[in-house]
Amino acid sequence: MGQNVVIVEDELLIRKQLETILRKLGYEVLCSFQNSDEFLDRLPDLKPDIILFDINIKGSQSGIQLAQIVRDQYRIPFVFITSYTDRDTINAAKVTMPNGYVIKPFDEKDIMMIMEIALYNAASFQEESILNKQRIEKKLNISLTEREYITLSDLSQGLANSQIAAKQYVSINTVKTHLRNLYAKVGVRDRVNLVKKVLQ
Amino acid sequence: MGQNVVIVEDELLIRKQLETILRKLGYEVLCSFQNSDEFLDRLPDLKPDIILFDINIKGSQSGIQLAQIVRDQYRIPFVFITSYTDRDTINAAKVTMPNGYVIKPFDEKDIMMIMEIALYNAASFQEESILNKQRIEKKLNISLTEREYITLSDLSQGLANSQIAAKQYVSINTVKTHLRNLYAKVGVRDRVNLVKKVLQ
DNA sequence: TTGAATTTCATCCGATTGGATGAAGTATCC
DNA sequence: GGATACTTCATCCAATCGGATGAAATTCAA
Repeated sequence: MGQNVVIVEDELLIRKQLETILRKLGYEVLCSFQNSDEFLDRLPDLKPDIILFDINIKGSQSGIQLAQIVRDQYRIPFVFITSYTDRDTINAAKVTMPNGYVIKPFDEKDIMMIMEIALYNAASFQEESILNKQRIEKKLNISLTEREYITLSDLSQGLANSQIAAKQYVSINTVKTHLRNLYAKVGVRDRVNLVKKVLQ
Repeated sequence: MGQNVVIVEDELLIRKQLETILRKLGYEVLCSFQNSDEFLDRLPDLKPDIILFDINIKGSQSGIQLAQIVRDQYRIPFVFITSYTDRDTINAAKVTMPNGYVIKPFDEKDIMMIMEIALYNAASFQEESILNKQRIEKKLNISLTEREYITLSDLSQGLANSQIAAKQYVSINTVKTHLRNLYAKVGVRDRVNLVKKVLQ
């Protein structure tokens, strides 16, 4: 039942402090990283339930950029680490990241509560808008390819074809093909009826 | 700057305790209710920034139902109040309510943090509350009409003209006119540059 | 290595988009 | 009453959208 955690934080002292607290709270710290590039390399292998990372992390990506990658490509909930006094950064994080949370000074109870909330949110978020592949396949009695599933997920979030294409780094034509195949598999004529069927 | 709060809690002792803590934290407690019906009657008049309510509130609606009404019809962020030991209720709340949070035993710091998080979330969900009319007028050194402000708010949430029109119950032409006037006032050519200027 | 499944992209077309222009109806204040 | 600002709507147009069709490139199991 212990959740797997990954930490991205360049200050050694804080990193060690976090590890200690998290282990004490029953979380399993899979790995700690000192910069964003290393983290992005290893992330596909590690499959953390939640990520804590410094919003001012060093590396080729800013903390916000990193958060967007984690959110959009990996869909792993995360928590920002930042100092209490760093109000500008906190505000930037708030605006940019609806699902990221800010930890203030380290207190076991705070950390646990914030992480619980992040995990709650992620769970209910996935419940609502991130579709479960197996469940859909079973419900509609079809089999989805990986790309079709992702395209369907993006579509059911209300994204336009061009937005889906940008998000997946493919051309708009590719998206249209996946949609066409989805229409055929599900037996609908257009995107609206597809989403209707998927969402019951 | 103090946020307006409404409390729905049937136990007098807890209610008073909450009021004291919240006032101490700088929140303004607009009103306290003992049951859900009374609360629903008065809610349209009061315009709280956030609502705290007991998940086991008495009345014709259950706490979860009440939360759904608050979320879907009034779009006001809220926080659940429940006892630490009430694990089943907490779990039910988690599943049902993506934006509701659970307060355990009362500790000033906990309450403040949870409420801040709830408000953050609400803010990033309903970006309207982030887009403050006066602030924009001052920043861009222009004066906005009511309709222009609402249109700008909707636009900055990424809505299409047709969606804005549907939301405001006007024709798409009306929306276009407001946008045209906004472009002229702000001195931009199109919607993208408008939003860029507004969001810095 | 052959073949099927998957992923990718181009082209065509009717419908819709955002934006430009013009203008009518409605308040509101001198 | 008239001037002013605000809100509403219609029409035109180039650009883009979603969808239909066809077809390469890639992956992968038989």
